Amino acid sequence: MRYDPTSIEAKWQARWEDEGIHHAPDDDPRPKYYFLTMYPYPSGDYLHVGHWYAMAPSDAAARYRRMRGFNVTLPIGFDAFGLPAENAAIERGIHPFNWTMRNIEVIRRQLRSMGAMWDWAREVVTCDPSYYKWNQWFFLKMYEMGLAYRSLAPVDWCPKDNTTLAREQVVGDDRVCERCGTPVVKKNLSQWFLKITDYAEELLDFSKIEWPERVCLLQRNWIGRSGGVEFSIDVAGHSELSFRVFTTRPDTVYGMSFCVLAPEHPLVDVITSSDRAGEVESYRFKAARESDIERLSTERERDGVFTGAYAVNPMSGEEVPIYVADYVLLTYGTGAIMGVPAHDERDFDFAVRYGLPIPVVIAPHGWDGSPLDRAHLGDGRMVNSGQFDGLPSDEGWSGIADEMERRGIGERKVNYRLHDWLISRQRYWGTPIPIVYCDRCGTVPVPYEDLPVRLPEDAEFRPTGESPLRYHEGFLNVACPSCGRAAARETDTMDTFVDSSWYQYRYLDPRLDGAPFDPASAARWLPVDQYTGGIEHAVMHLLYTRFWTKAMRDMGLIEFDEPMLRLFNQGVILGPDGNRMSKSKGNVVNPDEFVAAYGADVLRAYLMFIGPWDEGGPWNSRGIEGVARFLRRVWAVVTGEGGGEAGASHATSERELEYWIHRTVQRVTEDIERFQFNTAISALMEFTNVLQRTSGTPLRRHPLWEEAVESLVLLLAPLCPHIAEELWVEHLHRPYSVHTQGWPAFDPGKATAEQVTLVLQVDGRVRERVQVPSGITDAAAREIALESPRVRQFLASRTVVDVIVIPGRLVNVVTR
RNA sequence: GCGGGCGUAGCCGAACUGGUAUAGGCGCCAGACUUAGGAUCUGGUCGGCGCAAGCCGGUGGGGGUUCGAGUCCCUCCGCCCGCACCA
Repeated sequence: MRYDPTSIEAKWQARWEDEGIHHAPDDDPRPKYYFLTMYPYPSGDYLHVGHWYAMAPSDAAARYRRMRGFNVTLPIGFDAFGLPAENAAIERGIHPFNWTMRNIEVIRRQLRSMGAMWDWAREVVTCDPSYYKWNQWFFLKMYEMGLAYRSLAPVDWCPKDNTTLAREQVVGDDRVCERCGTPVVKKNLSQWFLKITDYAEELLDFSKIEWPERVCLLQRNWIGRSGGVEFSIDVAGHSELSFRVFTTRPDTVYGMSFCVLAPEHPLVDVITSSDRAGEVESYRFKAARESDIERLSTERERDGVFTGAYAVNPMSGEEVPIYVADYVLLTYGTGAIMGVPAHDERDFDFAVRYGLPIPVVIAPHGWDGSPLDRAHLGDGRMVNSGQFDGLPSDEGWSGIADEMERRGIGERKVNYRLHDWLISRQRYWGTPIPIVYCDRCGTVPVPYEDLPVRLPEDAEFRPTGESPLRYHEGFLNVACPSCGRAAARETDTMDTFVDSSWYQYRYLDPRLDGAPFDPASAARWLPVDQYTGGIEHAVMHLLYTRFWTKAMRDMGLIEFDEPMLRLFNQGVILGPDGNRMSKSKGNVVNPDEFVAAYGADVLRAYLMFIGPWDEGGPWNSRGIEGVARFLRRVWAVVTGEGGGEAGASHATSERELEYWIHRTVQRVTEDIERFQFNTAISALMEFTNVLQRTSGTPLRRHPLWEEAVESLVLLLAPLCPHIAEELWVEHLHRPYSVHTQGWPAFDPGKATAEQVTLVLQVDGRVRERVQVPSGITDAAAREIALESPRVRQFLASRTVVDVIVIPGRLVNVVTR
């Protein structure tokens, strides 16, 4: 009987599902293991091989854990809200719910065809009211805690479609609307924010999680902590006017030769002198437009305009001009800076351009007092700094900070690049924000008992892309929960990253009605032991879910601080042309055709075999044939059909067969532990080749042979679950199921070959290789080397000065 | 510009802490078997010289440390990915 993947895969998938062997019960006595892989976003109507590339090895790792004796859950669900569904509705007149559920149906079938151990009982679909109700619940909790607030903020706005755009709807380097190609502008709107900045400091602490250093670094940079001093600067001639600046270099304050306000800074209107008003106004207009067109060039000239006003240096009393320039951002620090050209490159360029003085206050090492030709960022001693002269700059730093604090003009402060999380989307297909606006009571949260605030089903999708919620009378008009009078609902919905911030909690019991999750089962299952997914989520999703967990902890719902203990980022599978797969490029590879041609096991193994999991690479369908051959060979070896000829690499003794068994168990175990599936499969290929070549020898009838094929099937089980089950049950006649068996153990002693190759070198060059017993002593190895005729030949007229012995591997005889 | 990663055969890749470079697979070449096969099996496959044993060279280029470097250090080249005026 030949290996026929199609029939055996369907058969076992049906049986596994009937018997529910992939559901991990809460009350199982084994230690728990929560394996989470990022849930798919059904933005298209099927999964491509890139999804399989992420999921199949995750499944293999989860199955391996289960064979190691853990009660493993591998849940799955759908990140079902988001723009593509809404666009489909606008373009094709299909309701987003129907469009999404239709895609999910197709994807569910694909996920089943993978033969993964999905714990379907835990499935979550985020666009279901039973899910998004809890987004609203969390929002209200955060509102009560002061973590959710409303504020005026600029959003991207398409002037042609007359609507706001989400970040992902703004495309291209020139920032145009993805629908109509019109350049996007900023517009100020009242928006809801979550106060992630409250957790900025804690989010910088990665000590409780084992995440890739790269991800931690990305998050660290994204949070962008910088410590400095914020202080007040008075406007000369206006005793009542002052502004605040932030600096990380208070030690350079005596070197200030100008100040800069951001173009949007509110003080600009107040201080600009009448003769400068025209120029300042046109600069601000230009800046407003330019800041919205992405600033492409790094070589961009740093320009600005003088306001006509002067600032007083609080330390030296000196008066310096105040400029407006767009290299200062309103959104960072205080929106105003002190300009210290001698010690800041940007300020240096600006000063050179406008002929401003460049006073040196930190003397570079070996400085001769002449003007600097570029900003000096070093740590010399302070000069021209009044009482601080002569101090090393780090002492000057704290000295000046102390002095400012003592005089009450400034204080030490930490700034973050991280902004609060803007969750408002002017969209239909998302979670409605549970807020009501009442003329009399103001902003009123929807009472918990009225949740969920449901999306109306009879929404009318306009070709302009405006949210149907804004025009839906039935949704919009509501009685104020507080006073009962006519009031209006918030029509914004939540960012879909809200959904994915806590989905791993909802997986515990997606049907639970009274709470987002049961604290007892959370205590049992969480945090997630292993998370897998793409690096593209390093600073959005992975930061938000950490924030959410910390907020939940502060709500008293859980007692841990981090959502996922370990993280692995797999690489990206590109199209055959080397580009990212996309429908518009026509390079999307559908796994279904390969499942039909070769079976899921072959596709799974091939995806794991092509290279290191974290590297990805272009899809290439040529090599899949080799993996198909491998599984056919496994089939032949285990079923006893088609024995090979005795060749060069076959086990010739019991001891050798035993060695191959233990060595392979060791290699596969260690490789799967490290997610090195490609080498695990290589090891299984080698083992299979050895067994095939041994099958024509008398060892075929030795009891060890049974152990060998049994080990092969067990080691293969996590990677290729169907063929392993078929061989285990139908050909080895072992009890169902191979997937509930224990993982084979190896004996390190037996995993060592009886004979090893000892390399003999003279002066680092290989001269001879000899077979020696593996436990050979260093003294014996040394003796073998020195007595080897080949070695002696090369030692002829030389003096041996040293002999280096690497136990059981190498002897290097050093001469000269 | 700053930060991070990578560069090994015709191709994908292996080589844990410096110790046989190129395992495994694809492709290619030769052979066996076969009525046929989406086949299967065996052998070969880094380059140069040599009938051969073997010698020499070789992990993007150059230099260094070391008995010994794909691996460590310096430098240059090339590719990829983040951040991009964050005061």
